[in-house]
Amino acid sequence: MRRPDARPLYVQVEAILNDRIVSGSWKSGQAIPAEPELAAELGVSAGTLRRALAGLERRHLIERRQGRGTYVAQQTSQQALGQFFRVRNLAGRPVEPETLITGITTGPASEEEARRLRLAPGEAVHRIDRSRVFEGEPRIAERISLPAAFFPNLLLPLAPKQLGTEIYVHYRNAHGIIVVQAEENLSATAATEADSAVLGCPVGTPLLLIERVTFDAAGRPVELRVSRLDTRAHRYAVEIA
Amino acid sequence: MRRPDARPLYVQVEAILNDRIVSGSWKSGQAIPAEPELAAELGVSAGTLRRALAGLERRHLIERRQGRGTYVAQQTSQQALGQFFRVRNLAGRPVEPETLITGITTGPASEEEARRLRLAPGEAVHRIDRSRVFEGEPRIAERISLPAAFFPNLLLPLAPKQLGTEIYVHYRNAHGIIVVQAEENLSATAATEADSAVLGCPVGTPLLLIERVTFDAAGRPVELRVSRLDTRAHRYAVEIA
DNA sequence: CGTCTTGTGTCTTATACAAGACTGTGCGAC
DNA sequence: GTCGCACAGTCTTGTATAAGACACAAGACG
Repeated sequence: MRRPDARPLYVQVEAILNDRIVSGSWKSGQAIPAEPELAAELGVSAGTLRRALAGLERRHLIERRQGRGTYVAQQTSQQALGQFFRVRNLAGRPVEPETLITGITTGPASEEEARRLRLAPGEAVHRIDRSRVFEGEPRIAERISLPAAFFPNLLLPLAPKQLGTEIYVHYRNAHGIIVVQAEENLSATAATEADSAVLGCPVGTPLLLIERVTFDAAGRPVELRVSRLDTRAHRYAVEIA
Repeated sequence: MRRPDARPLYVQVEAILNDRIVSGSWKSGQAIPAEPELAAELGVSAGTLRRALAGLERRHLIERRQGRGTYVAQQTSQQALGQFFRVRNLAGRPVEPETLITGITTGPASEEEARRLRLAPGEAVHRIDRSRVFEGEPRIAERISLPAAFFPNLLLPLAPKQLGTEIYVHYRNAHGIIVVQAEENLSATAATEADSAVLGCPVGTPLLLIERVTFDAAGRPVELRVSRLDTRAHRYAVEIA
Protein backbone atom coordinates (compact mmCIF):
# COMPACT_ATOMS: atom_id res chain seq x y z
CA MET A 1 0.00 0.00 0.00
CA ARG A 2 0.98 3.59 -0.69
CA ARG A 3 1.34 6.40 1.69
CA PRO A 4 -2.07 7.83 2.58
CA ASP A 5 -0.90 11.30 1.44
CA ALA A 6 1.34 11.10 -1.58
CA ARG A 7 2.53 14.69 -1.40
CA PRO A 8 6.06 15.19 -0.13
CA LEU A 9 6.29 15.62 3.59
CA TYR A 10 7.58 19.17 3.38
CA VAL A 11 4.52 20.15 1.35
CA GLN A 12 2.21 18.63 3.94
CA VAL A 13 4.02 20.44 6.72
CA GLU A 14 3.75 23.71 4.83
CA ALA A 15 0.02 23.17 4.48
CA ILE A 16 -0.31 22.48 8.20
CA LEU A 17 1.53 25.63 9.13
CA ASN A 18 -0.37 27.62 6.52
CA ASP A 19 -3.58 26.49 8.21
CA ARG A 20 -2.37 27.59 11.61
CA ILE A 21 -1.83 31.07 10.28
CA VAL A 22 -5.02 31.26 8.26
CA SER A 23 -7.15 29.90 11.07
CA GLY A 24 -5.69 32.46 13.42
CA SER A 25 -4.28 30.02 15.95
CA TRP A 26 -0.99 31.77 15.27
CA LYS A 27 -1.68 35.46 15.34
CA SER A 28 -0.18 38.19 13.24
CA GLY A 29 3.16 39.41 14.57
CA GLN A 30 3.46 36.54 17.00
CA ALA A 31 6.67 34.51 17.25
CA ILE A 32 6.25 30.86 16.31
CA PRO A 33 8.06 28.10 18.20
CA ALA A 34 11.77 27.65 17.59
CA GLU A 35 12.67 25.32 14.77
CA PRO A 36 13.90 22.34 16.76
CA GLU A 37 10.87 22.55 19.02
CA LEU A 38 8.42 22.82 16.14
CA ALA A 39 10.11 20.02 14.25
CA ALA A 40 9.81 17.76 17.28
CA GLU A 41 6.15 18.64 17.75
CA LEU A 42 5.37 17.82 14.13
CA GLY A 43 7.53 14.71 14.16
CA VAL A 44 9.69 15.76 11.22
CA SER A 45 13.34 16.57 10.88
CA ALA A 46 14.70 20.09 11.11
CA GLY A 47 15.56 20.08 7.43
CA THR A 48 12.04 19.19 6.37
CA LEU A 49 10.59 21.85 8.62
CA ARG A 50 12.97 24.44 7.24
CA ARG A 51 11.92 23.61 3.72
CA ALA A 52 8.29 24.15 4.66
CA LEU A 53 9.13 27.43 6.37
CA ALA A 54 10.97 28.57 3.25
CA GLY A 55 7.75 28.13 1.32
CA LEU A 56 5.79 30.21 3.79
CA GLU A 57 8.43 32.89 3.73
CA ARG A 58 8.34 33.04 -0.06
CA ARG A 59 4.62 33.76 0.18
CA HIS A 60 5.27 36.45 2.78
CA LEU A 61 3.30 34.61 5.44
CA ILE A 62 6.19 34.55 7.90
CA GLU A 63 9.36 36.52 8.52
CA ARG A 64 12.51 34.84 9.74
CA ARG A 65 15.19 36.78 11.54
CA GLN A 66 18.47 35.11 12.32
CA GLY A 67 19.20 35.21 15.99
CA ARG A 68 15.69 36.36 16.92
CA GLY A 69 13.14 33.90 15.71
CA THR A 70 10.40 33.40 13.17
CA TYR A 71 7.32 35.59 13.21
CA VAL A 72 3.94 35.49 11.55
CA ALA A 73 4.17 38.30 9.02
CA GLN A 74 2.55 41.51 10.09
CA GLN A 75 1.08 43.13 7.06
CA THR A 76 2.29 46.68 7.33
CA SER A 77 1.22 49.43 5.04
CA GLN A 78 4.72 49.59 3.64
CA GLN A 79 4.83 45.90 2.81
CA ALA A 80 1.42 45.77 1.23
CA LEU A 81 2.40 48.73 -0.88
CA GLY A 82 5.67 47.24 -2.00
CA GLN A 83 4.07 43.92 -2.71
CA PHE A 84 0.94 44.93 -4.57
CA PHE A 85 1.29 48.51 -5.69
CA ARG A 86 3.12 48.70 -8.97
CA VAL A 87 2.73 52.35 -9.86
CA ARG A 88 5.93 54.33 -10.32
CA ASN A 89 6.66 57.90 -11.34
CA LEU A 90 8.51 58.65 -14.54
CA ALA A 91 11.82 58.40 -12.72
CA GLY A 92 10.91 54.83 -11.82
CA ARG A 93 10.51 55.53 -8.12
CA PRO A 94 7.58 54.25 -6.07
CA VAL A 95 5.02 56.87 -5.21
CA GLU A 96 3.26 57.38 -1.87
CA PRO A 97 -0.43 57.55 -2.54
CA GLU A 98 -2.99 59.40 -0.47
CA THR A 99 -6.58 58.31 -0.61
CA LEU A 100 -9.91 60.04 -0.95
CA ILE A 101 -13.03 57.99 -0.32
CA THR A 102 -15.87 59.17 -2.52
CA GLY A 103 -18.55 56.64 -1.73
CA ILE A 104 -19.42 53.39 0.00
CA THR A 105 -22.43 51.30 -0.94
CA THR A 106 -23.73 47.78 -0.65
CA GLY A 107 -25.78 45.92 -3.23
CA PRO A 108 -26.24 42.75 -5.25
CA ALA A 109 -23.24 41.59 -7.26
CA SER A 110 -23.15 42.44 -10.92
CA GLU A 111 -22.58 39.67 -13.42
CA GLU A 112 -18.87 40.50 -13.59
CA GLU A 113 -18.45 40.78 -9.84
CA ALA A 114 -20.14 37.44 -9.30
CA ARG A 115 -17.97 35.76 -11.90
CA ARG A 116 -14.66 37.18 -10.75
CA LEU A 117 -15.37 36.73 -7.04
CA ARG A 118 -17.01 33.32 -7.55
CA LEU A 119 -20.27 34.43 -5.94
CA ALA A 120 -23.80 33.31 -6.59
CA PRO A 121 -25.62 35.82 -8.80
CA GLY A 122 -27.07 38.63 -6.76
CA GLU A 123 -25.09 37.95 -3.61
CA ALA A 124 -24.32 41.11 -1.68
CA VAL A 125 -21.09 43.02 -2.20
CA HIS A 126 -19.71 46.15 -0.61
CA ARG A 127 -18.35 48.74 -2.99
CA ILE A 128 -15.85 51.41 -2.15
CA ASP A 129 -15.23 54.21 -4.61
CA ARG A 130 -12.09 56.17 -4.04
CA SER A 131 -9.41 58.15 -5.74
CA ARG A 132 -5.70 57.98 -5.15
CA VAL A 133 -3.62 61.10 -5.07
CA PHE A 134 0.08 61.25 -5.94
CA GLU A 135 2.06 64.39 -5.22
CA GLY A 136 -1.08 66.43 -4.91
CA GLU A 137 -2.68 65.23 -8.15
CA PRO A 138 -5.46 62.64 -8.37
CA ARG A 139 -4.18 59.91 -10.68
CA ILE A 140 -6.30 56.84 -10.03
CA ALA A 141 -10.05 56.43 -9.90
CA GLU A 142 -11.01 53.03 -8.57
CA ARG A 143 -13.84 50.88 -7.30
CA ILE A 144 -13.25 48.07 -4.86
CA SER A 145 -15.83 45.30 -4.60
CA LEU A 146 -15.85 42.99 -1.58
CA PRO A 147 -18.03 39.96 -0.90
CA ALA A 148 -20.26 41.09 1.96
CA ALA A 149 -20.07 37.58 3.41
CA PHE A 150 -16.37 38.00 4.12
CA PHE A 151 -16.69 41.51 5.45
CA PRO A 152 -19.76 41.58 7.65
CA ASN A 153 -21.35 44.87 8.59
CA LEU A 154 -18.13 45.91 10.31
CA LEU A 155 -17.18 47.64 7.16
CA LEU A 156 -19.48 50.58 6.96
CA PRO A 157 -19.07 52.17 10.39
CA LEU A 158 -15.29 52.52 10.04
CA ALA A 159 -15.47 54.39 6.78
CA PRO A 160 -12.82 56.74 5.54
CA LYS A 161 -10.43 56.60 8.49
CA GLN A 162 -9.28 52.98 8.19
CA LEU A 163 -9.95 52.61 4.54
CA GLY A 164 -7.73 55.49 3.62
CA THR A 165 -4.48 53.66 4.08
CA GLU A 166 -3.59 50.45 2.34
CA ILE A 167 -6.75 48.51 2.64
CA TYR A 168 -5.11 45.10 2.90
CA VAL A 169 -3.75 45.95 6.31
CA HIS A 170 -7.29 46.63 7.39
CA TYR A 171 -8.52 43.36 5.89
CA ARG A 172 -5.98 41.47 7.89
CA ASN A 173 -6.34 43.19 11.20
CA ALA A 174 -10.09 43.53 11.29
CA HIS A 175 -11.21 40.46 9.35
CA GLY A 176 -8.34 38.01 9.60
CA ILE A 177 -8.13 37.81 5.85
CA ILE A 178 -4.57 37.41 4.68
CA VAL A 179 -3.98 38.57 1.17
CA VAL A 180 -1.18 36.71 -0.58
CA GLN A 181 -1.80 36.82 -4.30
CA ALA A 182 -3.41 38.84 -7.04
CA GLU A 183 -4.17 38.54 -10.74
CA GLU A 184 -4.38 41.64 -12.85
CA ASN A 185 -5.63 42.23 -16.36
CA LEU A 186 -4.50 45.43 -18.01
CA SER A 187 -5.95 47.27 -20.93
CA ALA A 188 -6.26 50.79 -22.27
CA THR A 189 -9.44 52.81 -22.23
CA ALA A 190 -10.58 56.37 -22.83
CA ALA A 191 -11.47 58.64 -19.93
CA THR A 192 -15.19 59.04 -19.43
CA GLU A 193 -16.81 62.16 -18.08
CA ALA A 194 -16.74 60.63 -14.63
CA ASP A 195 -13.03 59.91 -14.97
CA SER A 196 -12.48 63.41 -16.20
CA ALA A 197 -14.19 64.85 -13.15
CA VAL A 198 -12.13 62.78 -10.74
CA LEU A 199 -8.78 62.90 -12.48
CA GLY A 200 -8.93 66.33 -14.02
CA CYS A 201 -7.97 65.09 -17.46
CA PRO A 202 -9.83 65.76 -20.72
CA VAL A 203 -12.54 63.29 -21.69
CA GLY A 204 -11.00 60.72 -24.01
CA THR A 205 -7.54 60.77 -22.44
CA PRO A 206 -6.11 57.24 -22.66
CA LEU A 207 -6.13 55.61 -19.23
CA LEU A 208 -4.56 52.37 -18.05
CA LEU A 209 -7.39 50.13 -16.89
CA ILE A 210 -6.36 47.67 -14.18
CA GLU A 211 -8.72 44.87 -13.20
CA ARG A 212 -7.40 43.06 -10.17
CA VAL A 213 -8.72 40.02 -8.33
CA THR A 214 -7.05 39.41 -4.99
CA PHE A 215 -6.83 36.04 -3.25
CA ASP A 216 -6.31 35.16 0.39
CA ALA A 217 -4.04 32.51 1.85
CA ALA A 218 -6.80 29.92 1.48
CA GLY A 219 -7.04 30.67 -2.24
CA ARG A 220 -10.42 32.38 -2.09
CA PRO A 221 -11.03 35.52 -4.15
CA VAL A 222 -11.67 38.32 -1.65
CA GLU A 223 -11.55 41.50 -3.69
CA LEU A 224 -12.26 42.82 -7.15
CA ARG A 225 -10.62 46.15 -7.81
CA VAL A 226 -11.00 48.15 -11.00
CA SER A 227 -8.57 51.04 -11.24
CA ARG A 228 -8.22 53.68 -13.91
CA LEU A 229 -4.74 55.15 -13.95
CA ASP A 230 -3.84 58.42 -15.62
CA THR A 231 -0.45 57.58 -17.14
CA ARG A 232 0.53 61.08 -18.14
CA ALA A 233 3.00 61.18 -15.26
CA HIS A 234 3.14 57.60 -13.99
CA ARG A 235 3.83 54.08 -15.15
CA TYR A 236 2.81 50.60 -14.12
CA ALA A 237 5.98 48.56 -13.55
CA VAL A 238 6.30 44.81 -14.05
CA GLU A 239 9.29 42.60 -13.44
CA ILE A 240 9.47 39.31 -15.30
CA ALA A 241 11.85 36.76 -13.90
CA MET B 1 40.54 37.25 9.36
CA ARG B 2 37.30 36.52 7.56
CA ARG B 3 36.64 34.16 4.78
CA PRO B 4 37.96 35.52 1.50
CA ASP B 5 34.47 35.30 0.00
CA ALA B 6 31.79 36.01 2.56
CA ARG B 7 28.92 34.80 0.41
CA PRO B 8 27.45 31.43 1.34
CA LEU B 9 29.06 28.53 -0.45
CA TYR B 10 25.91 27.62 -2.33
CA VAL B 11 25.74 31.13 -3.76
CA GLN B 12 29.32 30.89 -4.95
CA VAL B 13 28.65 27.54 -6.54
CA GLU B 14 25.59 28.91 -8.27
CA ALA B 15 27.71 31.75 -9.67
CA ILE B 16 30.30 29.30 -10.95
CA LEU B 17 27.72 27.18 -12.70
CA ASN B 18 26.00 30.29 -14.03
CA ASP B 19 29.29 31.29 -15.60
CA ARG B 20 29.73 27.94 -17.23
CA ILE B 21 26.41 28.34 -18.95
CA VAL B 22 26.85 31.99 -19.88
CA SER B 23 30.36 31.43 -21.21
CA GLY B 24 29.11 28.58 -23.33
CA SER B 25 31.37 25.92 -21.88
CA TRP B 26 28.13 24.08 -21.17
CA LYS B 27 26.04 24.32 -24.28
CA SER B 28 22.31 24.69 -24.61
CA GLY B 29 20.48 21.40 -24.33
CA GLN B 30 23.55 19.54 -23.12
CA ALA B 31 23.38 17.30 -20.05
CA ILE B 32 25.56 18.46 -17.18
CA PRO B 33 27.48 16.00 -15.00
CA ALA B 34 25.52 13.98 -12.47
CA GLU B 35 25.17 15.52 -9.05
CA PRO B 36 27.64 13.35 -7.12
CA GLU B 37 30.25 13.79 -9.83
CA LEU B 38 29.79 17.54 -10.06
CA ALA B 39 29.81 17.91 -6.29
CA ALA B 40 33.08 16.04 -6.11
CA GLU B 41 34.61 18.13 -8.86
CA LEU B 42 33.64 21.35 -7.10
CA GLY B 43 34.63 20.04 -3.70
CA VAL B 44 31.26 20.66 -2.07
CA SER B 45 28.66 18.38 -0.61
CA ALA B 46 25.73 17.10 -2.60
CA GLY B 47 23.34 19.21 -0.53
CA THR B 48 25.19 22.43 -1.27
CA LEU B 49 25.32 21.63 -4.95
CA ARG B 50 21.63 20.87 -5.01
CA ARG B 51 20.85 24.22 -3.45
CA ALA B 52 22.87 25.95 -6.16
CA LEU B 53 21.11 23.94 -8.86
CA ALA B 54 17.76 24.93 -7.39
CA GLY B 55 18.70 28.56 -7.93
CA LEU B 56 19.61 27.97 -11.54
CA GLU B 57 16.40 26.07 -12.10
CA ARG B 58 14.36 28.89 -10.64
CA ARG B 59 15.89 31.21 -13.22
CA HIS B 60 15.14 28.72 -15.99
CA LEU B 61 18.81 28.22 -16.82
CA ILE B 62 18.66 24.47 -16.29
CA GLU B 63 16.03 21.76 -16.35
CA ARG B 64 16.16 18.81 -14.01
CA ARG B 65 14.43 15.56 -14.76
CA GLN B 66 14.29 12.87 -12.18
CA GLY B 67 15.83 9.70 -13.45
CA ARG B 68 17.34 11.31 -16.54
CA GLY B 69 19.66 14.09 -15.56
CA THR B 70 20.04 17.84 -15.54
CA TYR B 71 20.19 19.77 -18.79
CA VAL B 72 21.13 23.29 -19.74
CA ALA B 73 17.78 24.82 -20.60
CA GLN B 74 17.01 24.95 -24.25
CA GLN B 75 15.04 28.06 -24.93
CA THR B 76 12.19 26.83 -27.01
CA SER B 77 9.67 29.04 -28.62
CA GLN B 78 7.04 27.69 -26.29
CA GLN B 79 9.01 28.47 -23.18
CA ALA B 80 10.03 31.95 -24.23
CA LEU B 81 6.41 32.65 -24.98
CA GLY B 82 5.14 31.36 -21.67
CA GLN B 83 7.81 33.17 -19.77
CA PHE B 84 7.75 36.60 -21.36
CA PHE B 85 4.59 36.96 -23.35
CA ARG B 86 1.77 38.15 -21.16
CA VAL B 87 -0.96 38.84 -23.68
CA ARG B 88 -4.18 36.90 -23.25
CA ASN B 89 -7.48 36.94 -25.06
CA LEU B 90 -10.66 37.98 -23.30
CA ALA B 91 -11.24 34.44 -22.10
CA GLY B 92 -7.89 34.60 -20.33
CA ARG B 93 -6.19 32.11 -22.62
CA PRO B 94 -2.73 32.66 -24.10
CA VAL B 95 -2.70 33.58 -27.76
CA GLU B 96 -0.37 32.27 -30.45
CA PRO B 97 1.05 35.26 -32.24
CA GLU B 98 2.24 35.33 -35.83
CA THR B 99 4.76 37.93 -36.85
CA LEU B 100 5.13 40.34 -39.77
CA ILE B 101 8.45 42.07 -40.16
CA THR B 102 7.95 45.53 -41.62
CA GLY B 103 11.45 46.92 -41.51
CA ILE B 104 15.00 46.43 -40.29
CA THR B 105 17.45 49.29 -39.96
CA THR B 106 20.67 50.16 -38.17
CA GLY B 107 21.61 53.57 -36.81
CA PRO B 108 22.93 55.55 -33.87
CA ALA B 109 21.09 55.05 -30.57
CA SER B 110 18.53 57.64 -29.61
CA GLU B 111 18.79 59.28 -26.20
CA GLU B 112 16.22 56.86 -24.80
CA GLU B 113 17.78 53.78 -26.36
CA ALA B 114 21.20 54.74 -25.02
CA ARG B 115 19.82 55.28 -21.54
CA ARG B 116 17.77 52.11 -21.32
CA LEU B 117 20.40 49.90 -22.92
CA ARG B 118 23.27 51.60 -21.08
CA LEU B 119 25.06 52.53 -24.27
CA ALA B 120 27.30 55.46 -25.05
CA PRO B 121 25.39 58.17 -26.92
CA GLY B 122 25.32 57.49 -30.61
CA GLU B 123 26.42 53.86 -30.40
CA ALA B 124 24.92 51.72 -33.13
CA VAL B 125 21.68 49.83 -32.63
CA HIS B 126 19.71 47.53 -34.87
CA ARG B 127 16.00 48.21 -35.06
CA ILE B 128 13.36 45.73 -36.05
CA ASP B 129 9.86 46.95 -36.75
CA ARG B 130 7.21 44.31 -36.78
CA SER B 131 3.60 43.63 -36.09
CA ARG B 132 2.12 40.69 -34.27
CA VAL B 133 -1.01 39.04 -35.46
CA PHE B 134 -3.48 37.18 -33.27
CA GLU B 135 -6.22 35.10 -34.84
CA GLY B 136 -5.81 36.88 -38.14
CA GLU B 137 -5.92 40.41 -36.74
CA PRO B 138 -2.84 42.60 -36.21
CA ARG B 139 -2.89 43.62 -32.55
CA ILE B 140 0.61 44.76 -31.68
CA ALA B 141 2.90 47.21 -33.43
CA GLU B 142 6.37 47.10 -31.99
CA ARG B 143 9.93 48.22 -32.44
CA ILE B 144 12.82 46.18 -31.07
CA SER B 145 16.16 47.91 -30.52
CA LEU B 146 19.32 45.83 -30.10
CA PRO B 147 22.85 46.99 -29.32
CA ALA B 148 24.76 46.30 -32.51
CA ALA B 149 27.81 45.35 -30.45
CA PHE B 150 25.98 42.30 -29.08
CA PHE B 151 24.48 41.32 -32.41
CA PRO B 152 27.20 41.79 -35.01
CA ASN B 153 26.31 41.96 -38.67
CA LEU B 154 24.88 38.47 -38.46
CA LEU B 155 21.54 40.01 -37.90
CA LEU B 156 20.57 41.53 -41.20
CA PRO B 157 21.18 38.64 -43.61
CA LEU B 158 18.83 36.34 -41.72
CA ALA B 159 15.94 38.73 -41.81
CA PRO B 160 12.32 37.68 -41.61
CA LYS B 161 12.77 33.93 -41.53
CA GLN B 162 14.44 33.59 -38.13
CA LEU B 163 13.06 36.76 -36.66
CA GLY B 164 9.50 35.74 -37.25
CA THR B 165 9.28 33.32 -34.37
CA GLU B 166 10.03 34.18 -30.79
CA ILE B 167 13.13 36.23 -31.14
CA TYR B 168 14.70 35.15 -27.87
CA VAL B 169 15.25 31.68 -29.23
CA HIS B 170 17.17 33.23 -32.04
CA TYR B 171 19.23 35.35 -29.64
CA ARG B 172 20.25 32.28 -27.78
CA ASN B 173 21.03 29.99 -30.64
CA ALA B 174 22.79 32.46 -32.91
CA HIS B 175 24.42 34.79 -30.41
CA GLY B 176 24.73 32.84 -27.19
CA ILE B 177 22.77 35.46 -25.35
CA ILE B 178 20.57 33.96 -22.68
CA VAL B 179 17.63 36.06 -21.73
CA VAL B 180 16.52 35.59 -18.16
CA GLN B 181 14.79 38.74 -16.97
CA ALA B 182 12.79 41.72 -18.15
CA GLU B 183 11.44 44.96 -16.78
CA GLU B 184 8.34 46.48 -18.29
CA ASN B 185 6.73 49.88 -17.91
CA LEU B 186 3.12 50.14 -18.97
CA SER B 187 1.07 53.16 -19.86
CA ALA B 188 -1.83 54.14 -22.07
CA THR B 189 -1.52 56.13 -25.25
CA ALA B 190 -3.65 57.11 -28.23
CA ALA B 191 -3.17 55.41 -31.59
CA THR B 192 -1.24 57.53 -34.06
CA GLU B 193 -1.80 57.44 -37.79
CA ALA B 194 1.03 54.93 -38.07
CA ASP B 195 -0.60 52.73 -35.43
CA SER B 196 -3.89 53.05 -37.21
CA ALA B 197 -2.34 51.87 -40.46
CA VAL B 198 -0.74 48.83 -38.85
CA LEU B 199 -3.48 47.85 -36.43
CA GLY B 200 -6.51 48.88 -38.40
CA CYS B 201 -8.02 50.83 -35.54
CA PRO B 202 -9.23 54.44 -35.64
CA VAL B 203 -6.69 57.14 -34.85
CA GLY B 204 -6.98 57.99 -31.16
CA THR B 205 -7.97 54.49 -30.03
CA PRO B 206 -6.45 53.92 -26.57
CA LEU B 207 -3.54 51.50 -26.82
CA LEU B 208 -1.54 49.78 -24.12
CA LEU B 209 2.05 50.97 -24.44
CA ILE B 210 4.60 48.42 -23.20
CA GLU B 211 8.23 49.48 -22.82
CA ARG B 212 10.37 46.46 -22.07
CA VAL B 213 14.07 46.19 -21.30
CA THR B 214 15.38 42.64 -21.36
CA PHE B 215 18.47 41.41 -19.51
CA ASP B 216 20.72 38.43 -20.11
CA ALA B 217 22.10 35.99 -17.57
CA ALA B 218 25.07 38.27 -16.97
CA GLY B 219 22.73 41.14 -16.08
CA ARG B 220 23.39 43.21 -19.20
CA PRO B 221 20.50 44.94 -20.97
CA VAL B 222 20.27 43.36 -24.41
CA GLU B 223 16.99 44.57 -25.83
CA LEU B 224 14.64 47.52 -25.72
CA ARG B 225 11.20 46.71 -27.02
CA VAL B 226 8.36 49.17 -27.36
CA SER B 227 5.04 47.53 -28.10
CA ARG B 228 1.67 49.11 -28.72
CA LEU B 229 -1.14 46.69 -27.96
CA ASP B 230 -4.68 47.11 -29.19
CA THR B 231 -6.69 46.01 -26.16
CA ARG B 232 -10.08 45.87 -27.77
CA ALA B 233 -9.90 42.08 -27.76
CA HIS B 234 -6.88 41.27 -25.60
CA ARG B 235 -5.49 41.89 -22.15
CA TYR B 236 -2.09 42.03 -20.56
CA ALA B 237 -2.04 39.61 -17.62
CA VAL B 238 0.04 40.00 -14.48
CA GLU B 239 0.31 37.67 -11.53
CA ILE B 240 1.44 39.13 -8.24
CA ALA B 241 2.67 36.67 -5.68
C1' DC C 1 30.33 49.82 29.22
C1' DG C 2 32.30 45.67 27.63
C1' DT C 3 32.01 40.53 27.93
C1' DC C 4 29.79 36.23 28.47
C1' DT C 5 26.02 33.19 27.98
C1' DT C 6 22.05 31.58 25.95
C1' DG C 7 18.78 31.02 22.37
C1' DT C 8 17.78 31.61 17.82
C1' DG C 9 18.11 30.92 12.62
C1' DT C 10 21.79 29.67 8.73
C1' DC C 11 25.07 26.87 6.46
C1' DT C 12 27.42 22.60 5.33
C1' DT C 13 28.18 17.92 5.44
C1' DA C 14 26.91 13.01 5.34
C1' DT C 15 23.92 9.09 4.71
C1' DA C 16 19.93 6.44 3.39
C1' DC C 17 16.16 5.37 0.78
C1' DA C 18 12.36 6.48 -2.81
C1' DA C 19 11.07 7.13 -7.44
C1' DG C 20 11.69 7.90 -12.48
C1' DA C 21 14.10 6.44 -16.74
C1' DC C 22 16.89 3.75 -19.51
C1' DT C 23 19.32 -0.78 -20.82
C1' DG C 24 19.98 -5.25 -21.52
C1' DT C 25 18.95 -10.00 -20.54
C1' DG C 26 16.31 -13.86 -21.01
C1' DC C 27 12.26 -16.32 -21.67
C1' DG C 28 8.30 -17.49 -24.31
C1' DA C 29 5.41 -17.28 -28.53
C1' DC C 30 5.36 -17.69 -33.17
C1' DG D 1 15.63 -18.15 -35.57
C1' DT D 2 13.31 -13.96 -34.45
C1' DC D 3 10.25 -11.00 -32.46
C1' DG D 4 8.09 -9.12 -28.25
C1' DC D 5 7.60 -8.43 -23.63
C1' DA D 6 8.59 -8.72 -18.65
C1' DC D 7 11.81 -7.79 -15.38
C1' DA D 8 16.04 -7.01 -13.05
C1' DG D 9 19.89 -3.91 -12.79
C1' DT D 10 21.73 0.52 -12.66
C1' DC D 11 22.02 5.32 -13.18
C1' DT D 12 19.70 9.55 -12.41
C1' DT D 13 17.27 13.17 -9.46
C1' DG D 14 14.06 13.73 -5.31
C1' DT D 15 13.01 13.27 -0.37
C1' DA D 16 14.09 12.79 4.46
C1' DT D 17 17.11 12.36 8.35
C1' DA D 18 20.81 13.69 11.56
C1' DA D 19 24.56 16.28 13.38
C1' DG D 20 27.68 19.93 13.97
C1' DA D 21 29.82 24.53 13.08
C1' DC D 22 28.60 29.18 12.54
C1' DA D 23 26.38 33.94 12.85
C1' DC D 24 23.33 37.02 14.87
C1' DA D 25 20.50 39.07 18.76
C1' DA D 26 19.36 39.91 23.29
C1' DG D 27 19.90 39.91 28.00
C1' DA D 28 22.81 38.88 32.24
C1' DC D 29 26.69 39.89 34.60
C1' DG D 30 30.68 41.89 36.09
